[in-house]
Amino acid sequence: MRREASVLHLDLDAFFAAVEQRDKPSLRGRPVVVGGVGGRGVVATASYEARAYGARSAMPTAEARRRCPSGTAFLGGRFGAYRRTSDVVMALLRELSPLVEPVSIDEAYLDLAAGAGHDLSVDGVTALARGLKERIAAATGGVTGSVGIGSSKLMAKIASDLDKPDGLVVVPPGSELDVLHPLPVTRLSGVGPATAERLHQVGVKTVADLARKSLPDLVGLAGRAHGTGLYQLARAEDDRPVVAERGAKSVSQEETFERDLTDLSQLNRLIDAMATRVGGRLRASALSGRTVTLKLRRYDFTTITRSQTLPQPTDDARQVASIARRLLVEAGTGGGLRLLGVGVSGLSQYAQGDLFALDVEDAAPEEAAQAETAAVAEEPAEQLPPAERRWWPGQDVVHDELGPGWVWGRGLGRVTVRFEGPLTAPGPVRTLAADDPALHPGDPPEWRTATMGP
DNA sequence: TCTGGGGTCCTAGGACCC
DNA sequence: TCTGGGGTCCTAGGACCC
Repeated sequence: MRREASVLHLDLDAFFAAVEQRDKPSLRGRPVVVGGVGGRGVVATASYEARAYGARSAMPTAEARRRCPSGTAFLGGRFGAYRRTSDVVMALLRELSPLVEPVSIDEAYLDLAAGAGHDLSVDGVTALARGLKERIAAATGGVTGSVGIGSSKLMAKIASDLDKPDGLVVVPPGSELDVLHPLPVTRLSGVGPATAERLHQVGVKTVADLARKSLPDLVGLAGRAHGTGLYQLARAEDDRPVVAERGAKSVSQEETFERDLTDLSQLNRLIDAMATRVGGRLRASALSGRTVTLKLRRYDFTTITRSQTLPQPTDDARQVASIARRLLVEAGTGGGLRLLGVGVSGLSQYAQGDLFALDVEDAAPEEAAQAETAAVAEEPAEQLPPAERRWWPGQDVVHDELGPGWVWGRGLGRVTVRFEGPLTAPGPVRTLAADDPALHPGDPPEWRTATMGP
């Protein structure tokens, strides 16, 4: 814990949904749910309008469909668009301090003490945060963020959560416990359902309750590391530094199928496709790893992993695939698999001799891999003819005559497209043949106006 | 039409080594 | 001729986060 409130936490509000509403004017002010749109999908982000109906992150999309009114937009994610917007925000943070720790695509810590010449008084950081929020909204086309500032990561994160959306909370140094103790323990990062249940069993509901527990009690309850962490957090003791670069520890790819799979040859092809993508990502980051892990989730949702560690690190898709295939045979497919995953961990910088292999073998297999996994993951063919499979809700498209737009829905051999963009008024809807040769997948639209410069 | 995908960290037991 | 004891690596699983 520092003497000044110099740790800032930024959390972009309902980020995926906010980007969708920016790029799709007809969705502004309306409920939007982004996530898996298939039968086994879950919600990644619900807009605040959708939350009013009870849609929540991690909820099965089917449940969100039951809760939300017709007219709610259910969209698959456009991660390229989110990444571009996130990059703009992270760049704004780096203007304030070189010490920026991205936690995820929509969240970051910032160490203001590492920046040049900031006034770290409460008034000073409040003004700084106001300016930051304005610049974020302007640069992203209206995406808002909630900012918390405090004397530690713990307090900054707690603070950003106190006034969402579009909030700004500074916890003055010295008042940490006043803020922390009344909160439910579940607000502490690291207290999930299992820990919360165990804490409730011993009468701990608030952080103040937690602070009354002894260290041995908490270690007995939550294990050595976690128990010690809880003991300290309850006292606002937190010296975790803001760390700019954290190297990846593992690279993995997994997929839940629309229907459980049992066919070994089909599963082997999926393993090959996933290994190709994992290998490609390793090589793109100049990484290789020694441990290959196969992950399975069975029809009854039981999840197991099987792994093997090699004497030398690898980034070779064929080697990863052959190990994963063998692990699959050993584990068995009994009863059917709903998920398969392939991962590589134990990473080290620098792969052996692959700079040459990269160009020659990669581009094509990567696309083949995507096509392979997509085809299997899709809805049953009888529900979705091949021409419709090209399109998914939310997708950016462009029509030779009608211009850019996005996919609202598909079915019965047709695709419904709304022709609008971030800088237009809400646009018209057209229903087209799913195999219309004038309709093509498009790029994420540009939200910045030309006058704003590069 | 129950339960995504990409990660991180921790624990615990057995093998192995000195 | 029941008994060491750390330390490290590997494997598997679980909790948690966004």
